[in-house]
Amino acid sequence: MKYHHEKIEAKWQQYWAENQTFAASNNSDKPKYYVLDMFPYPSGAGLHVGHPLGYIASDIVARYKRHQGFNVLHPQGYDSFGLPAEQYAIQTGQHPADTTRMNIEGGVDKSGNTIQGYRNQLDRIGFSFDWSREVRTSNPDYYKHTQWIFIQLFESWYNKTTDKAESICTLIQEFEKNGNTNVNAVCDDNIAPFSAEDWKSFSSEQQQKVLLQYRLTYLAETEVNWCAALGTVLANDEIVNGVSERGGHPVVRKKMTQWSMRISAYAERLLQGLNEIDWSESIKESQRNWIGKSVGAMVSFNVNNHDAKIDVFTTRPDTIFGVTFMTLAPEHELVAQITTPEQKAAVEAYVEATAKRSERERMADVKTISGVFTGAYAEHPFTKEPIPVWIGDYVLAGYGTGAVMAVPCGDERDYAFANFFKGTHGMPEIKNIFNQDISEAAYGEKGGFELVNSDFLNGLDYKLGTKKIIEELEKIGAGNAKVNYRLRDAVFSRQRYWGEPFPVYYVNGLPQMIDKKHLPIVLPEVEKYLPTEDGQPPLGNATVWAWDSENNAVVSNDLIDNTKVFPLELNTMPGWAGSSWYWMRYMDAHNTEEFANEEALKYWENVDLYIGGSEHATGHLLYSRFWNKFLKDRGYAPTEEPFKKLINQGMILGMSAFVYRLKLEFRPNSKTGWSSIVYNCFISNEFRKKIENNYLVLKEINEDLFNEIEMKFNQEFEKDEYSSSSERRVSFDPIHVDLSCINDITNELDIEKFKANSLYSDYKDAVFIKEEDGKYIVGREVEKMSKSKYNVVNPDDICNEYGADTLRLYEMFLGPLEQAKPWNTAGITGVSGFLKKLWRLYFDDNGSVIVNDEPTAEMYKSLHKTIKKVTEDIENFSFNTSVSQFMICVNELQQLKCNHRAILEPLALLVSPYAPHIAEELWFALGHEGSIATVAFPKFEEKYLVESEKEYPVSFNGKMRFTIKLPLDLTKEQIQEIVLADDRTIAQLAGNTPKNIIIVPGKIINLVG
RNA sequence: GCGGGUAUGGUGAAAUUGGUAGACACGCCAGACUUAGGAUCUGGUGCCGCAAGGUGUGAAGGUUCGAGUCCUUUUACCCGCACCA
Repeated sequence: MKYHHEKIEAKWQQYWAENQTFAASNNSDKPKYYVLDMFPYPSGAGLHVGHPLGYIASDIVARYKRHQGFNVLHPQGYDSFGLPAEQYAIQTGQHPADTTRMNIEGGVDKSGNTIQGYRNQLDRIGFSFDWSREVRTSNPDYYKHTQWIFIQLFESWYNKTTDKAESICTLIQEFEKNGNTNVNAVCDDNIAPFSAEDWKSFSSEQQQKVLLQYRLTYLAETEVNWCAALGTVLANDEIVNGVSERGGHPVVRKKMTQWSMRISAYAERLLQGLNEIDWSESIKESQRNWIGKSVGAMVSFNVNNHDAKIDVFTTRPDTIFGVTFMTLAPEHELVAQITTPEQKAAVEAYVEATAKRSERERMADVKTISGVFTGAYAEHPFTKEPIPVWIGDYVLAGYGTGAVMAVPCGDERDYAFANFFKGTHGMPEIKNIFNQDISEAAYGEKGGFELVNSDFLNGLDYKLGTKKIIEELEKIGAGNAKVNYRLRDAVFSRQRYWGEPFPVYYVNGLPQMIDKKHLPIVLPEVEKYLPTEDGQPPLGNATVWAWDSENNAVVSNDLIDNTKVFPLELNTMPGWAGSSWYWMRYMDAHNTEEFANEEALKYWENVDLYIGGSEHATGHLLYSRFWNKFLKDRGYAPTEEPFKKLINQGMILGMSAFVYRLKLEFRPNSKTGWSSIVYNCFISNEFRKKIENNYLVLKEINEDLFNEIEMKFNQEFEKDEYSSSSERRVSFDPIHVDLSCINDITNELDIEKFKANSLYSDYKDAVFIKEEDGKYIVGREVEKMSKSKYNVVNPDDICNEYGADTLRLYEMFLGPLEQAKPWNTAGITGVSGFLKKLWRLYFDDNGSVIVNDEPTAEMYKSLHKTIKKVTEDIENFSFNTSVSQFMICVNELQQLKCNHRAILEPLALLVSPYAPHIAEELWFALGHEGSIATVAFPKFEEKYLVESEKEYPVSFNGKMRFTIKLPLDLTKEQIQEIVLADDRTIAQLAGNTPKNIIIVPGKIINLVG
């Protein structure tokens, strides 16, 4: 009986679906285990073999845990709001909801292309997902709760005293009692103080404005990253190297009124929480970097002749007597106010020039020092000496207060700035407050010095100096200790269509939340998905997008009267809104009242194992932790951290294939540049390598072509003046070839298929120079797997040809889960052959060959070695070595001609997490009813591995010379006696007596001479 | 610049945590069965060498009876952050 993966896999996939084999129960006596994958964005391109890698790993763990007796929650869903669907909608006019649904469920799109659909592709791989809990973030019954969470954030403030988020009601109570003077909140800067009486005298509108400064999500005019090409603002984590993460479009700073999330309130808890969770050091480090905690002090400097003061944050308050000048960011709000008339022109010119430069330009050129003296002087808080105030673009408006106290003797940048402007108006001599030489460079160390020229700090070091200066600053009211974070509040508005609408309408420009009982506020229909002509977001195109506050319904814009009917918010939420809480929705996915019921949340707690890509290090993973902590504070989330253990699967890279088009390059004399003619001729890879170095080789390979080329060259040279310095060479244009046109294993190009492919219609008449064996061989290179590189391998194709179990095993076999590795279909025959061998242990040509005889000790040993290894491997997420162990075991059992039930039954169970279909079929063939999924995993028993003998390696001076088999119960003395008497030992020693003999029983024997 | 990570055959990679380096595969070589092979099976395969033997885990030192593994220095590549005060 042969192994037919297609029948077996279809059969069991159907069985699992019909029997709801993997549906998790919210009521179970078993311990819970929650394994989660980062849910995918369902793109139209479909899955390639890189996508399922993490899903296979998590599925192995999920299936293993079921065998171990856990109640396993292993859900899957879709992060289905997002930019690509909207861009596609703009291009094709199709509703994003329609294309999104098709990308998930499959079908035929408007242009007649068949879309497989994520769900169909995933189903073929045999995942044990509980699909009954599927979520889609773009479904109103899901985003209803996203809107609800937004409202909760709006109705909360962060109390630093209790160190948690609280209902805004507690803040209002405090205002009513004591005003805001005692309030210790994370809030906007520079809130005007008010008393209880003041508060009560405020109008409702004034009160709302005040509260907005405290809410955890707030509407404020802030500097945002505006991406004109995408027509939207972007969060900091959506910008990479100064351009948009999606599309690489330029981004500029712009002031806009936007919703923001006060994530900065959670900076310290987000940082501390990292110590509690089992994540990779690199991701934790990324988050630590992103949060960017620095400990130091705030210091205030009064500005001479102005009623103004400059607040600076510094990590080195101990160097305060070394302040030589101050620098403000050009955008700093005080710049215009303090600049003297004489300096006005220069300052304005500089500010304007800086504003024109994009973020990217500023980042690209960090070496150029530039700045202007404002003419103003600040006053040193202790010496009262005047300190010149400069502006310079090395100071960033977005960090700290956008101002620095420049201490050139202790800071490289201040040092460079001071030296650059040395001797110019407003730049004094550098003050040195260290007992160190600073003639060549600043002394930036925090140790190894004593403070000098520093009044009461003299003689102190960094630590004592810092402590002392903070005390003194506090005494005179000029500063205090301060912890600063790089983490900024996150912009939460997007000028896009395909996202969650805000449950918000505006009365007199002030935002009002719609009551939760009227949720969801469903995304309105629009004619087109582009911004409106007057620059409003796409929702500005909606005609039915106003809130009737009396009837609590979305109504036509015509009815807006601003007394009962008000305009609704036109922005939508960013992509991370829906993904920042979805793991909790899976716990109770069908709840229509709450995002999840309390009992379900309490039962499942949080995610035990989370697997996904490291690209979400500072986006999704940070926002999710933030929302989780917030929901915990407000009594909704069960735990402080959402994901206990995190594993980042590595990227699977593609093996791009190339054909090489010949290009003739020449220049009549060395003064001109190279000219080239593309030649419609493709050279096979091996010849290409030879020819690239010296094209004369071509003469041996194909003389006709060579002559033709020489003629072409000569023709070209005849056109110009033929000089003695003329040069000629050939090069090659590598052209990506679609993998469907090649044999992935032999790398042979199917020339007919290539010519027939519409992608390559330009090359229909091309000449192909093949290898000596008559084959055209393509070149291969490792690149990121992507549609545009034509190197995508579709898991469906692998499933068709080799089966899902083979695909699963092979993806695991490729290497350690967390490592990036290239996909090479050629290697798959190894695991494919393994499954066939495994099958043949159970069946011969006529059917089952299972016997109930007692297996031999060797068979037991092979099995238990495997039980031990596989159990350890799964616990350590080392799946590649498990597959190797399976191969070793099956090879051994084949040698032993093992067909014993007592071995083969546990073996099927061992394989089951990895290759579930074949395991089910083998289990069935062994005569069992039902699924193997929850049958107890085999237990390792030491007794089967106990050995009586050991093949000892015998080394001389650490070099292994021979092995000797000895009983394990020998004493060191007995071993020494036997080894020294051995002929081979005598030969090695050649008459010498060893100085030392190291014997580690059960391990090694080493003779030292 | 700071931080994290990686480095082992022609290739993907193992190595019980200091104890026989290269398991398991791919590829390659030889053979068997075959009209055929991108099928199946057998044997071989780090490098140099006919062999004995030598040599070998990015490089250089060190600790140790013994180092891929521990320590010091260093190089290359990948990732994150970056005029962060």
